[in-house]
Amino acid sequence: MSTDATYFADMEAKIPHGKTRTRFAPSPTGYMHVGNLRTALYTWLIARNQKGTFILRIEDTDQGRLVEGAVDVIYRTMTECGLSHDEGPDVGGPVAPYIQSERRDTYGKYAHLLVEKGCAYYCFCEKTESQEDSGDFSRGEDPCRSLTAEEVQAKLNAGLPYVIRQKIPREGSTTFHDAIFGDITVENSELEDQILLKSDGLPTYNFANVIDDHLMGITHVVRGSEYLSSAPKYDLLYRSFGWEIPTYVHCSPVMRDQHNKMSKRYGDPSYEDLKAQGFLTEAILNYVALLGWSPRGEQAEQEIFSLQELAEAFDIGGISKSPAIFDIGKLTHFNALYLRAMTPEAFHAVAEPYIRQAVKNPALDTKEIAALLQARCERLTEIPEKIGFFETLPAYEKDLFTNKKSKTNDEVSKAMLEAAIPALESLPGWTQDSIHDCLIGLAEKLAVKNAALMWPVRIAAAGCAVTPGGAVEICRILGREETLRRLRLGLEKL
RNA sequence: GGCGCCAUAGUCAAGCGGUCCAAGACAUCGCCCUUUCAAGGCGGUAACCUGGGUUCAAAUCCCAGUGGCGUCACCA
Repeated sequence: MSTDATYFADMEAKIPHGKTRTRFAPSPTGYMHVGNLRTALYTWLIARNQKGTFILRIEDTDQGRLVEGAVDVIYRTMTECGLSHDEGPDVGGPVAPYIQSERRDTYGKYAHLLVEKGCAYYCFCEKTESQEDSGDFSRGEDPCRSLTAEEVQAKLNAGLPYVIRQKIPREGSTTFHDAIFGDITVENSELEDQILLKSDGLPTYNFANVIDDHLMGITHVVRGSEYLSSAPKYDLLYRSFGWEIPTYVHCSPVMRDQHNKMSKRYGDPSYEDLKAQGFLTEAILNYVALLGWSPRGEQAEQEIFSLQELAEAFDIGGISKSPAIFDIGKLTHFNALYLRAMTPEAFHAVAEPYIRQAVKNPALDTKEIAALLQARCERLTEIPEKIGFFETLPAYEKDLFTNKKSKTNDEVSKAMLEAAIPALESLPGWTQDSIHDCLIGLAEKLAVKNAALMWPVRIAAAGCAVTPGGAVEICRILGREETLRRLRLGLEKL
């Protein structure tokens, strides 16, 4: 026992004190869903806001659920999002290791310490169905709860498998405090003697979390509200050890609709899915931050926040209690805003691969196409379909030439194209201004509205009703030769 | 079902007893501008779950009902 006493003393001695310390503690199941991302973000934000330390811890105590490569997904997502951690499996730190499967001995020692303190007990029962159904089994009715030390020793000597259960007081109630929900009181009789150490010697999440959060000096425990009903048991555990209780921050879930949480099962997008759908990381983070949190005071109206601005503005008091439904439409709007706010160079850089998906002809300048796209694109993935016409003229019906607002029909369009073709043929230069002046001048000469001329030209040049940019831009980018070829083809239809 | 939590427009939400016949944003609808669609500008429709209290005064506090969510694993 004396060696254990020094062990515990050593562990306690390592715990950093004073600064805010938060941790994101995912289990490696291979999927960073939006709710997870938001929890990670809020956790990071609390640490950064208070100039504290952000820790990444991997919770892999369930041997059956490990997913190959899942940890990499977590690292990659965190890095891409700029949610840098100060301590973690890959960077180490004063309270290493940061992977729970590597801390196995620690949990065992603390579980046995709790047994010594009389706050936990060995349980040799094999759960039967009737016991499960009765519900009494683990609520103070477990026969193993009252085994004598001798009986326990005998069973241990016999090599019987066991778990260690928390011994919940039978009487009274437990009140814990949550930063979002306030004080919550639960009757102890409602709490079960939960398993702390499984028969494989590994801790349950509920136990490992408390041990690690304490040993790592975590000041703010941020997690999903599904843990709210377990929180009183955590409090009891902290008290049994005589440890200081951290600030709980239980966040309500991100929902796919009124009834269901976002989940992989229903095909709801993960962070990586959203990226693949053409959303920018910054827009995703900004939107997700506001899904369940809103700024206070003079920033109450602000919606666009950089990660840095979020870190400065974030406060726990602004986190909302009720679940929030994920609205891809609003995310799309945020994405459009971010896309437009980029410099033309930056936009071109992200858009180019999408442009090249549809436009392979090297004569077509991706910079010019990107410039047209920037103000009329909400998601990068919609780019190819918007600009396919630059590469090949789509097959189109001649009724596209009819537009009531522009006052065009077949006859008018025919006349317009007949006039435009020679004018463009003889145009000295081929620039935005020269084409513009040429066509506007022509409309004036023909005494028609600009639209009456522009509409047929654009339709013939693009072959589709909706285009990024107007007739002039399209002609310019296509080049004179291709433009004229297309206008003649259009004329043939009429 | 027990226990716990939550409840402002279709959605995200401000509101912490009077300044609320309730802000802002997305979506939606209409108008303007325009070389089409879009973008941009302007404007409209749309909410305090219900019922009781407390109070001079309630979206805001209390209680009940209803609804929703969570939880009741050797999963996290």
